[in-house]
Amino acid sequence: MRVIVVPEGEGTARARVLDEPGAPIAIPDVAAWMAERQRETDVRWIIPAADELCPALLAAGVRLGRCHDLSLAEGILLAFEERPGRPRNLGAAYARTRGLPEPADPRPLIRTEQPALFEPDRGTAPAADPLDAAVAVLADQERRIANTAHPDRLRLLIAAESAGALAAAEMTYYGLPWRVDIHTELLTDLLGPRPSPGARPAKLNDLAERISDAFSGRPINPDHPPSIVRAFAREGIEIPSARAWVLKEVEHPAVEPLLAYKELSRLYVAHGWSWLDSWVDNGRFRPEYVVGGVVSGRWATRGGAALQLPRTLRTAVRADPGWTLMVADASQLEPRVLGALSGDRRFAEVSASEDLYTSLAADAFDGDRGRAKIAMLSAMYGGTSGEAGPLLAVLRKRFPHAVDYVEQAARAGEEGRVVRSRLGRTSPPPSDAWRELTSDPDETAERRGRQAAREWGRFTRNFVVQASAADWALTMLATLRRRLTTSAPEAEIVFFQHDEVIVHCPQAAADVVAKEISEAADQATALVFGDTPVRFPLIAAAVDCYADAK
DNA sequence: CGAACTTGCGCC
DNA sequence: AAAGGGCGCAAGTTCG
Repeated sequence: MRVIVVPEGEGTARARVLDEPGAPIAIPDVAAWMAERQRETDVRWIIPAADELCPALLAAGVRLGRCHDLSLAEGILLAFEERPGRPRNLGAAYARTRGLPEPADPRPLIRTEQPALFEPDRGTAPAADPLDAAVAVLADQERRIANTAHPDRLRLLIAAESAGALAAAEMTYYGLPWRVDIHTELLTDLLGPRPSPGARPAKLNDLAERISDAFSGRPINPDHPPSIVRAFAREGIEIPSARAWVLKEVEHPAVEPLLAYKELSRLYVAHGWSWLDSWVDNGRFRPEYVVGGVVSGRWATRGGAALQLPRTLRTAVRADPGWTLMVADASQLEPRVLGALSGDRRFAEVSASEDLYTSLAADAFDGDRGRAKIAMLSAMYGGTSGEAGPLLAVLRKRFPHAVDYVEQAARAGEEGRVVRSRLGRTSPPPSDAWRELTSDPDETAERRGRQAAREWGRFTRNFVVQASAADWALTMLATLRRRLTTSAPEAEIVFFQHDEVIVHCPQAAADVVAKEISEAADQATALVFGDTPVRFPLIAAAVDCYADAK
């Protein structure tokens, strides 16, 4: 049964059961009503935006089973149709780094707090009634999906994206178990006691002093890269920047304390005491996930840098007493995705192995795993430097279909065309500024134009792999979430990072959860790629501490 | 004075 | 050993 619900504020809403005539239902208490309704029957909820509705439902103890998120669906469809209104992240970042004008703001889709719901670009008059408008938007989306070459794939993508939004809200609600005492102890060990506001930790002060001493006692601000470059220049050492990997190549007494300073300062600034104050409460880290926040379908986060947790801090992530953390990581997801996308049979054979790079090396690189990996990454990222060229040639000779797949995607980007993931997630078209740049016949501009074309080609080359990997991971997450609600209802999905998921569950449920994780991976593979011979191992480790996984 | 930009580094 | 793709965040500096 499909039920469309439009919240109206203060916990009230109006709803309509689709395919059933009758007046709209006035709901005084959304959470109670939805909970009761889905206890009675398997409902697919049609809602304007899960991220706005779910927090209140969760606070009332209600988890939705399935939904169609109209806003997320609209974002996917607009991108598919090459119309404006998508998330703007990549386009904006690309433009910023190249001094190009940024794309226009995303248009409002369906915002319940706005009285006038409307469909951008559609020419239809805004419906006076939000519930009628939502019904019309849904019908319109279904029509647009049906008109595509693979409606089943887009339906799966939208279902997975919507389920992802439910899971994301739940992850924020549950939080990732976080031991403040362990984190604090780590900080004190590495940085010294917490400094008073405005002051720098003792260990950082010591290092700053050692850096200055190494430059003849002249004070250096280690947080200011240009002054570091100048200080080395005074010693007769020319470096292009003060980046860590550049410094590693330099022989000078200041290098060791500088590298140590960078590392510790990063910890202090990004994940120090103030991070703990802001983001951890009651032993839980609660980041806000932004589903659909990355054009490739990966998630982003708002605040807390949840997807960039340094490995050293994983030691602070501990299961509650009597509970366990099931940590599952899809190993080498992206090369496997390329294998499945391209249908390269020989590559599929290589993917049968648990360590894909080792078997790839055995097959084509004289057992040299390192070179096999570089070749693979160069194919997926468009690497050009150093060994990449010859290694890619080896890969191409042995796996022509796999390499051809990414090279066609690169060509599409260079020519300004969009590319799509397996399920239909679509890359943004290049900006008008890009088109101008790449079509400028002027001699001097031509070089820049070619460079811009190559850069966009690298983006689309990577997009087909990264976005299809996100298709798989999201489908796996959605599948896992559904499975756990029946087989291990106490289990909580508490973390999801591109190709990795963490479930926090009672120890007694660990075996069931492990089995569901592995089956969710198989099911996702079948849903997304059909009967591909490529294997996608997703193995869960039951640990007490996140740092002990892998 | 704040906004915008640059630099650098954490994760996948 | 570094470099190719995608992000978020914070510090320092410059711009308006």
